[in-house]
Amino acid sequence: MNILSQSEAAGKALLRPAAMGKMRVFRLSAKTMRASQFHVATLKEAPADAEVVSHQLMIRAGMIRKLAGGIYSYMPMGLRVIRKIEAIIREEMNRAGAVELLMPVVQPAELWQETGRWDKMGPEMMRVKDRHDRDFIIQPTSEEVITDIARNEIQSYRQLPKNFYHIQTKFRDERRPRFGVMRGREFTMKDAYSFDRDEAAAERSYQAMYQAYVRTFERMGLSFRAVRADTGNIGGSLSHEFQVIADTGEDQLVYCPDSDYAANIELAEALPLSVAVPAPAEALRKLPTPDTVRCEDVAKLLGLPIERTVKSVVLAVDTPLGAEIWLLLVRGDHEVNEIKVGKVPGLDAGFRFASEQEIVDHFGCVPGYLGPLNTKKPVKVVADRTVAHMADFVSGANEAGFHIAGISWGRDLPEPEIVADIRNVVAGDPSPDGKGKLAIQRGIEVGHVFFLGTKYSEAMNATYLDETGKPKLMVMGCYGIGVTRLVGAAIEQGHDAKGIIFPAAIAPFQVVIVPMNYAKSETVRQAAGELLEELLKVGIDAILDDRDERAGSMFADWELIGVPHRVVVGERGLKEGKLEYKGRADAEASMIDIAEMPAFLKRELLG
RNA sequence: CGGGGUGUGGCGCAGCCCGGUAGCGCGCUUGCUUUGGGAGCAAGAUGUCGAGAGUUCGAAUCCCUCCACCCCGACCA
Repeated sequence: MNILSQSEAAGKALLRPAAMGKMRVFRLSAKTMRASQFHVATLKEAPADAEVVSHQLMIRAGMIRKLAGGIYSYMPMGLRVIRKIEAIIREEMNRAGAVELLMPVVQPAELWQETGRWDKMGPEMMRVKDRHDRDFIIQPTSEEVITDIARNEIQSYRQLPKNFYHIQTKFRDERRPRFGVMRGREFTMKDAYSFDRDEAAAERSYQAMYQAYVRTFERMGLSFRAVRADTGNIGGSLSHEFQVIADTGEDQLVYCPDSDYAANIELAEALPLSVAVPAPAEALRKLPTPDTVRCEDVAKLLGLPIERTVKSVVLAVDTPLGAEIWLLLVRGDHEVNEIKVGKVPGLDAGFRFASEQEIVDHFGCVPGYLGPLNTKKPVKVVADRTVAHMADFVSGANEAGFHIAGISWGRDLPEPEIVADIRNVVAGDPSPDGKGKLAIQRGIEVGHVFFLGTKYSEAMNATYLDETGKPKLMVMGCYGIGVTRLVGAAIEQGHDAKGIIFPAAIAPFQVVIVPMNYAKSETVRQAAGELLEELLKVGIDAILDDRDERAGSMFADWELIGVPHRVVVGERGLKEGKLEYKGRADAEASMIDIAEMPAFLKRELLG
């Protein structure tokens, strides 16, 4: 038998049962909607290496199992959540006019060499060789491949705009994978890429994706915020992150309660806190501050507010002529923002923290007592805007165990060469749009939209012919959603002492039927079975717990898993024609007529 | 990549300092009882003690090398 006829025969065999009618298919699926057939694998204790709640709960609920650092198997319970998230994303992407395709996980090095990212990407990008010793990568993202597709497929302006997306496995060899699914090495991402004839059209594509993301996350029942973001390595000019609000988030979101300003702290501009520089009022004086290194402690020791101190951070820029040393000055209670520092002219080509040796060479003093006054060798000084507007401030004396107070610009040292915004904003700072004060909350980045421009189309010569027959570069955008990270984010946002509280839209099951005395009571068994069929029939995603476990352990399992609606079938209630209903977040259960239950649940799921 | 820590049954841990042939809880199996909030009793099964090399009559325990994992160190969906 040749291969063709073999697969033909197999195809027929597979087709036949389905062709026999819907009942068979229906029963088959109803069967897996029973807990004894499905895989319920809860754990009382979480593995010791699970740090954050979402990680602990996902493992305890049997949704993921670790295979290696940052690499997880998605177990049946977890996969259902992922599939539901993917379904919502697909619907909203399609609605927004994007077209799904699927690009390979393994990609040839040549494409990445074409854009220069083969060299630019660090060890985070996984590189592999095939048997012919040719270089490949495991995709961390797909700009190169999609641009290659676009330049081959799109010749005319008539084919634009176009937006391709796929939902695919990504691999990033994170320096430090952690938090389970929130920062894994292997993960699933939806990435979309738009191609337009010019900037104006590309901006419309960007807006369409932005709106699609808003709809997507709203449908998932998440509380989130879209914030302006830094464009980072991917490049481009316009960018927003979609952040799920959670105290455990890694990102800090800056927003203005009185306006619609919102930005990642990496980007949020810190306005000068005062316009005028106060006149010097104090005399310069050197004060002993033994073993007092942190600004907070110096202020306390000297009996001054911390706002009068200035913190020194020393950077080095490697040049062909050797390392150039820079001194950054921020107010004692402020933090240096490295993204902003990286935009300062002279530091924008890359910088690092200076070594202790370099510091001693230039300041004649060990870190802890550094300052702009009396440096051993000249250094380039960058003052934060706030610092530039200070007078009578305190900084290190460049002598171990001493600080200098009463320093004022112009009088004691020259005005700083460079004044720039190099600090993180803090709550209470004025909003950059002038409409109030800033507030800060934490978030988990689950989506990111970028306006790319022609960065990739230029590098890879992706052009189309316009109406006049002239070749023009396609203008691109790219748009990502972290599918697997969304599961973690949803759990960080929705959980209590008992376990996960999933929004119904992405819960592994919408309703769980928990029968009492399943094995012994024929009436319960029948009522529970009928209810399951009823619910499945009206399109409710329900599961029947037919494991005949003790009530307490079934309740505990489903509360841990986070199924939003629970129906208890017991002889007591059945005698009165009623079933017990309880929402996952409800304090009390209520009794509902049996006949009413499907309609009742439908309403609950819609509401 | 640097600093710190941990590897003992499916999960959580004790034992290691002071070498003497592996133990507890959960889970699992069987039986009886129990049955609306993670049951009780009884009987069981499950370990290359992360890997390799060494010291020793004898190594989970001491020495060396390696590996994996976790935490802390701000290039990301």
